[in-house]
Amino acid sequence: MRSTASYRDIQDEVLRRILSKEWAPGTLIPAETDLASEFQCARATINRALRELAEQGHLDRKRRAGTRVSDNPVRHATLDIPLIRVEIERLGKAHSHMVLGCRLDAPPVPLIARLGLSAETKLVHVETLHLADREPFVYEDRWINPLAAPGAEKADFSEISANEWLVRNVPISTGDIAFTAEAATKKEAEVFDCVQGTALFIIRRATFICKTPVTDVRLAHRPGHMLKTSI
Amino acid sequence: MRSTASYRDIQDEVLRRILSKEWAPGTLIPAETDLASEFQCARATINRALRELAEQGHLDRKRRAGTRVSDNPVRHATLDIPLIRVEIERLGKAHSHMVLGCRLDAPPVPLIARLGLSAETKLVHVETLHLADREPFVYEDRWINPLAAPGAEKADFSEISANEWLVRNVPISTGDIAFTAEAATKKEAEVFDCVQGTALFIIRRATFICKTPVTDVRLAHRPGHMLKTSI
DNA sequence: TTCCCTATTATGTCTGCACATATTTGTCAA
DNA sequence: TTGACAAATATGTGCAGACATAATAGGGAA
Repeated sequence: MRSTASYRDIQDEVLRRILSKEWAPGTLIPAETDLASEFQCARATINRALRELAEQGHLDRKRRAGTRVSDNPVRHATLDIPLIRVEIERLGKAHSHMVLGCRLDAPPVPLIARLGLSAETKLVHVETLHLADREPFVYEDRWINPLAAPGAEKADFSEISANEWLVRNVPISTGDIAFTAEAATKKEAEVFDCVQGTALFIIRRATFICKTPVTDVRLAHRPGHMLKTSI
Repeated sequence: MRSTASYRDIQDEVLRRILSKEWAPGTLIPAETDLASEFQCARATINRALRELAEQGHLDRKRRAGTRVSDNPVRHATLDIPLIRVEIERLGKAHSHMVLGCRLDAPPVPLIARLGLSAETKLVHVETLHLADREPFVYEDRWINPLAAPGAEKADFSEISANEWLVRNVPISTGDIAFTAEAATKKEAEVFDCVQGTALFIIRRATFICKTPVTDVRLAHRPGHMLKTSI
């Protein structure tokens, strides 16, 4: 039995007041010291509770100006971006993969622009099909910069997929991710055994070490695939 | 000039050791008390640094067992889910919307199942087209449970969009989000002035208060739309 | 050997205090 | 009226110490 409130209790109570509009959007809420005396706890406890609620987007905090209830409660969804192998295994299926192509090549112009490469740089172009229980799951079209990922030219991506090789061998600092829908190309239609033009869920990711481009990948998922999360 | 290290400095240094493989994946790292004496700071400071790195997925922490470097560095991407109006305004465009349909109706069977409704419950069915600078942007197909969102039957969604009305009037506790690609239906093809079957980026969201379903929405984005974030 | 209990230990949380820092607000001078 | 400067103030961060809690490791009993 606790006599004092924990930071979680305080979060719950503050959230209740926000949701019940007792503290309306835009309202200035009491200062940490006041809440500390209300809840009979240390200011540090209040601070942790409010700090986390601010990270979650429920509150806006500014020094000296105080803490306000968010006007536009921006919802944050956090997505796990696991290895493709792990993603498939989580579905309870067996993962395998096959390399459909792997060679050093000049990247297409849009990619040069997106990664900020010089025109002559050649990249390793790997195309991999990931299978879940022998069914095509994701078609991975990847370009790797051998200058940022030494060993990529000689790596055997049929043993370990390019996806996994990179995670294990290259520390990644930043990256951009984009989600979209695109029509299946001729190649993708063959791979997934669907008609050309079928709507496919696409994830495109570019990753960098500092500002040096490491890899750019386009993941075309099998028709009907859904990426799920909860808030 | 600081004589002692701040929790951010410690995070940077720990992250450096992880990325440089000085502390390899799976390795047990020194205990908080040891790190505190190494960095000449209080244990609370180390605790905060490591706790946040664990939240970001770089470390796995367990009481008594200690702190390990994550084996599978699961990347977490956080997506902002703003109001559609705010999303459009962020693009520097003017938002407007038009209600294409709004009436009390029996939901389709898959929806009944997904929300866990009884068979007779009728929901408010609102279809809204959101425009960015007068161009169709998102087609919103929404079902609202009037029992959980009182006032939804009488609300005028042409003044304030259903999306915004719900955020302002109903506190939401939990929800599921799914991203996928689907072929444009006949109606969507008309709205977006594209051929039927065009690949559209779809967001589907179901939200609940405790376990009571509040609303289910399907957002069909204009052809070519990308949802972007960074890690 | 196997099972159960207990001691140990690393992390989790809280307290009370102190000082740092960003902003606002008020005051005074030009 | 306007601008610059100083005081006030709410949050941000840090410290040392304490107790709570979960999980492991070790030892003893069946």
